[in-house]
Amino acid sequence: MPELPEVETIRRDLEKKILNKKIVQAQVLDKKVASGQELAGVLKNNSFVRLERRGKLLAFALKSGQYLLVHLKMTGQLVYKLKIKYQKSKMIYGGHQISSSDLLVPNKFTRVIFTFSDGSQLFFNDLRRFGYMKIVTKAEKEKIWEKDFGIEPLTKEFKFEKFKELFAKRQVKIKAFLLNQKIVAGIGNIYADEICFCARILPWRKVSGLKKEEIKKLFLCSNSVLKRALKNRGTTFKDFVDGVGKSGKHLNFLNVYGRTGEKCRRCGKIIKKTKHAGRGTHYCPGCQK
DNA sequence: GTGTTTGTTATCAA
DNA sequence: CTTGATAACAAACA
Repeated sequence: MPELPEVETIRRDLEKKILNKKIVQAQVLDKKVASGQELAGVLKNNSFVRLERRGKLLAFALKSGQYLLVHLKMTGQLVYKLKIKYQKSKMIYGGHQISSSDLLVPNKFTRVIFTFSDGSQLFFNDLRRFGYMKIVTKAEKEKIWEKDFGIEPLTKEFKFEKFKELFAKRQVKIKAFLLNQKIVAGIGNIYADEICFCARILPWRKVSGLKKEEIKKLFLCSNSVLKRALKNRGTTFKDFVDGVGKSGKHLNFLNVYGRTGEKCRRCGKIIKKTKHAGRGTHYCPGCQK
């Protein structure tokens, strides 16, 4: 599940690889995730000049002025590879992973392939086909940037004064609050649980009932949890890989997500799992209040 | 065959 | 109008 740290890891990786390279071909292998006609038409002989991100959404600025929007949703991957030599087709189509940290592409989940003039390629893989690629105008992209997303963590605009105001007259559970992209951009199920653990607050409490100090803790934890995960290049549960096909290193630093039945590292109680806001919700019954 | 996994949105209710 | 809750989507795995 790529969330802000994972998507930002990919953005930074690809920024070093694909900028200003001439795109010679855009192949769409699955109509559900993108329009072949649209992508081929706009991208051929074009190039990416800048890679932007808002929450979990990527926008690749094109030399021609438009943008390629990319959303990875749950199982999307963007993997860049230098020119591939095809030796044994069996190996390529056999499985996805060569080793625990490298990914073989193309594979059966490859939905779109971009080829650059130097022979290198960018693969868009998506097992569940929830993700998409789409061309939009600059105006459309700017409207999405402004209207579809709330404050952006890890930027100057992410200030406590601003964060605090969002809590006013809301009745939702903290979990739903943190998952709402229109409030705070980029938080998904893993980091929502981790942020609540960090703040020692139970995820199903209503935001209206929080004290100022608790809101402050949620604010500080949103920052620290996301920053630390980004530093570790994201969490790989099953599908996430960075821009060159390698796994993230943050999995073993998670405190509650995926640790049901294990001991809390802070107080020793057993981590529990329940459901809130329609999502699996992990927490420590000992030190979260 | 059933239940579970999640990012986002459509839909419905209040 | 807004807010909140829920189902639905897709595919794999236990």
